[in-house]
Amino acid sequence: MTTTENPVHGKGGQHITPIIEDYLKAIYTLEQREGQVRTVALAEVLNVKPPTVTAMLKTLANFKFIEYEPYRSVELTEKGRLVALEIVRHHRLIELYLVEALGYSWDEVHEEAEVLEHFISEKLEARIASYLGNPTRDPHGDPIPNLDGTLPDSPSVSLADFPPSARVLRVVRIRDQNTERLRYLAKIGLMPQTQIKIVAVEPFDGPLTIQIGTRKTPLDRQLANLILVEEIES
Amino acid sequence: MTTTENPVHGKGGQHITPIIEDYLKAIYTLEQREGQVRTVALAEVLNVKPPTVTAMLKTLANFKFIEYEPYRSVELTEKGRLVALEIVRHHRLIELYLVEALGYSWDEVHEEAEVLEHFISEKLEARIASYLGNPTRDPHGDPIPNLDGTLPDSPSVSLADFPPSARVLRVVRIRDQNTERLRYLAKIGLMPQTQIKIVAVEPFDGPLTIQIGTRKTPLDRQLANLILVEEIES
DNA sequence: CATCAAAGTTAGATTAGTCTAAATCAAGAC
DNA sequence: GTCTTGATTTAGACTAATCTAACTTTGATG
Repeated sequence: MTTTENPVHGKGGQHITPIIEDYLKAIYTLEQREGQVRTVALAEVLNVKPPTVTAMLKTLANFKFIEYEPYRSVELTEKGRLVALEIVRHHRLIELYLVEALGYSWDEVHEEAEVLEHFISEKLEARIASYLGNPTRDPHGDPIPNLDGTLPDSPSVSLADFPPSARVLRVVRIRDQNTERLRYLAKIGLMPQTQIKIVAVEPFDGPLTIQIGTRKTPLDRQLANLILVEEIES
Repeated sequence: MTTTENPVHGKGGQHITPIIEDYLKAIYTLEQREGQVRTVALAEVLNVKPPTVTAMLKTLANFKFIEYEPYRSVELTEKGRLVALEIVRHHRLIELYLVEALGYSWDEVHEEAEVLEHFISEKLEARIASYLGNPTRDPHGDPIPNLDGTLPDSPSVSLADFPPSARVLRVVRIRDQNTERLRYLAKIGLMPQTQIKIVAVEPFDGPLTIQIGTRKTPLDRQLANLILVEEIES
């Protein structure tokens, strides 16, 4: 065996595993949510210990999926971002498909998609997207990345940031994957596309009161933060 | 670290991996097809070297999935058979689902199912089965194992074993996963449920001539061997 | 600007699954 | 009955992903 490097893959990385995909997705998500990617944060998200993350960061850097300066920073390269977005696309397409074609409720889809996202072929991805009419949103209102790695634009004003007014708001997205909370929201009728009004806002970051249809409901401020809305054009 | 064994899993086996599932499925298939399971045969089917098989056989024996006598024999236990059949069930349900719900053709489904069979949840399996009306056959006519590990009965007379006669035969199953040959069979219109007659049989294991609808086609004897038929009751 | 706690990395070990090379066994041929 | 050949197993090494324990770096605090 000579020491000649494989010209295609370069040293280190042989092929992309589901675990590598998980790391890239987690890095992508943290970049979006926190603006930075820290080792402990990654370790928590991925349910591993920090040294495991460090080891994998080196692998990812060898693949040229990230730029990595030890003790300093982690940043996805274009190449890494594309892989992450492909997995996110799979995830969200699968979630929507399970709801539309197989009668899943929106609180059931996350776990299933979390696994299958790594294993559907390009062909199955295409058939699912086509069956769904090339959608841009999953059941939680999360944008589905396009094939080329671009994202459909996505309003991002939190319900918690609106002052009460007579204006009607449309729920566009719910940034939560927790089964219990999603079930609760479905029960009170608060889902993407639902139209609501803000009736009152308690001071000192207290709960909101919102109106869904004709019914008024109090809504925890933390939860309101995860609900993205837009004003309805008239 | 004490040497106390885990009372649940026993020594050796921690949890069932997709690779373990592949070995069990391969052992099951060889038991059916050849009556015995040989190390080299397993190695060929699974695309690994014989020593790798030997190593895994020990693991499977620790799990109590097989009875294993070195140099002698390999046999699935009831426990191992149930796991194998569950994976076969997944495989065949997925194949049928891809055809029925997503417009796959029967020569495209095998590869996709080969991967996904390891990753669908019980819930998804149930939804798919229910969507399909709890079917007993996949697109190739292969029987879909029941949840309890029993198999729907399945006629097993090969087309090659019938003498020519005026009798009408129904194709029930095609024991082949090869894309090219399946495409060919679909092109000449020979699929499960197709009704045919045997017009002639060349001697010395020569080709058959069969009639599909009004058209007569020659059919290679090897291929005829893989096609299972039953006589139509009148 | 020296200190120190938290964050991050290094070192070294473990497990699952794989390999090659070498040894051993089984079963038919003589 | 012995031999030989092909099948099988053993021995030992490798890779990916993980861990714990120990060390290093960073950056905020006084």
